[in-house]
Amino acid sequence: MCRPISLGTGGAISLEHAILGFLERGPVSGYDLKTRCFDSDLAHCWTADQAQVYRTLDRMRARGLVTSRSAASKGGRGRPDRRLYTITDAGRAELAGWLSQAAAPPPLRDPFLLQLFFAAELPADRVLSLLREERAARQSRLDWLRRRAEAVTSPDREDSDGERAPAFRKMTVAAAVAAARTSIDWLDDCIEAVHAGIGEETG
Amino acid sequence: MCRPISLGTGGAISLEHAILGFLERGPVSGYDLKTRCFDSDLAHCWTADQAQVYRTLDRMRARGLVTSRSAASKGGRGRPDRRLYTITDAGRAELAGWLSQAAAPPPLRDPFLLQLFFAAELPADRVLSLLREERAARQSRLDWLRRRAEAVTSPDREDSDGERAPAFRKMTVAAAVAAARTSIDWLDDCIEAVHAGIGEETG
DNA sequence: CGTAGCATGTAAACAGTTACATGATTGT
DNA sequence: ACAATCATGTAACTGTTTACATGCTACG
Repeated sequence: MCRPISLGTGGAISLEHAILGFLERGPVSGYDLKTRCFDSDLAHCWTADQAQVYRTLDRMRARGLVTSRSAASKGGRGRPDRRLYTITDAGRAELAGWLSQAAAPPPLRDPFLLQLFFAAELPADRVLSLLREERAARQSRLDWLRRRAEAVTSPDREDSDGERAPAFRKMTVAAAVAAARTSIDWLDDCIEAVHAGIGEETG
Repeated sequence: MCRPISLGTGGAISLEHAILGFLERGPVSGYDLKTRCFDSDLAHCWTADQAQVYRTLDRMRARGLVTSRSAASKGGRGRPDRRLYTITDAGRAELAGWLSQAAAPPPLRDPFLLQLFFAAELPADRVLSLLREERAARQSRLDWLRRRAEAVTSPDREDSDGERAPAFRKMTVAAAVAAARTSIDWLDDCIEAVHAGIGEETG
């Protein structure tokens, strides 16, 4: 059996560490964290709500992991002030500690597998529809991931990170691409199997 | 009414539907749901806490999806009474509706990918350790999944479900096995790449 | 016999995380 | 009105801990 992963706070602490990881390269506002970092760079690894980002930043400030200061708006003058968040030494220490120790495996929770698990209640043609819809969804996700892979590979991404950071980021996209491809292949196998009569009543 | 789009942490409504799916074949107690259904049959698709099962059953009873009655313990002698939960017509309707419509894709949230995304902060040998530890964890999960696959394939699983239910359950295990294998292959690629010097300083 | 431990079965309290909606502010 | 930016409010789900009730079993 898979050992029960008992960790109280789940993987949710990851959100704080993701923020610390971005702040490590310089001060960022909450808005930019959400729109630039989470919605684009990190979208294939982790998603975060906007409200969640602000509340987490607040909590981190209270714990001394970051500091904040007001600054003029970026999109030109006149926009409301924003708060720029800066990582502290304590934040850097927290980030380093999290980075260097193995993370707990994520909980297994796949709604589509769950649905398929009980799919015997459905007629075979309905199961086929579900499988095809799921295949289309995963295909479009794969397309999106491939665009992200190109974006990561393009050379106009100077971040003063040297060669190392882009290499690791490419790896994470590669993982997502490989997983998506595998699941599409698996869906093709399922579609074929149901076609071959597995989903039919056996009398 | 039940919104068809993703809720909360990626379809937690799925838990109710999983319970309905098991209840569809006859009354079950909360304890058996947890120990027999979730901890073994469904462990590769979905996990559920024991307290969560009871809370959800209570909520479902309040909504009329299930009824409950007291019954003598299963060991026959002496064991305390348990509550047997039975699916209602409303529950069957809810299950059928959920089964027949496509599910929302789960949110992307992988703590290990997140860690690797920021791994440029670490020395290469530490990254290698992390990759190897993760590989070992996923390998043991793959071993566990293969044992589950054998258990599903063994012929002594008569459930009066005919041929269809076992076929679909095999598919779900196959998906988990394929995903685990893919991620292990990907980790091997990463380990090789870091070995080849990607993780070294380029200065 | 007593009692301590243990397994079964259920339940509630509490804290952490996420999602979605809404509001407030400021300047074009 | 609209967009950028920040903030709050609410609800849901998840997991952990603790508690309770019952009866079996083992040990002295």
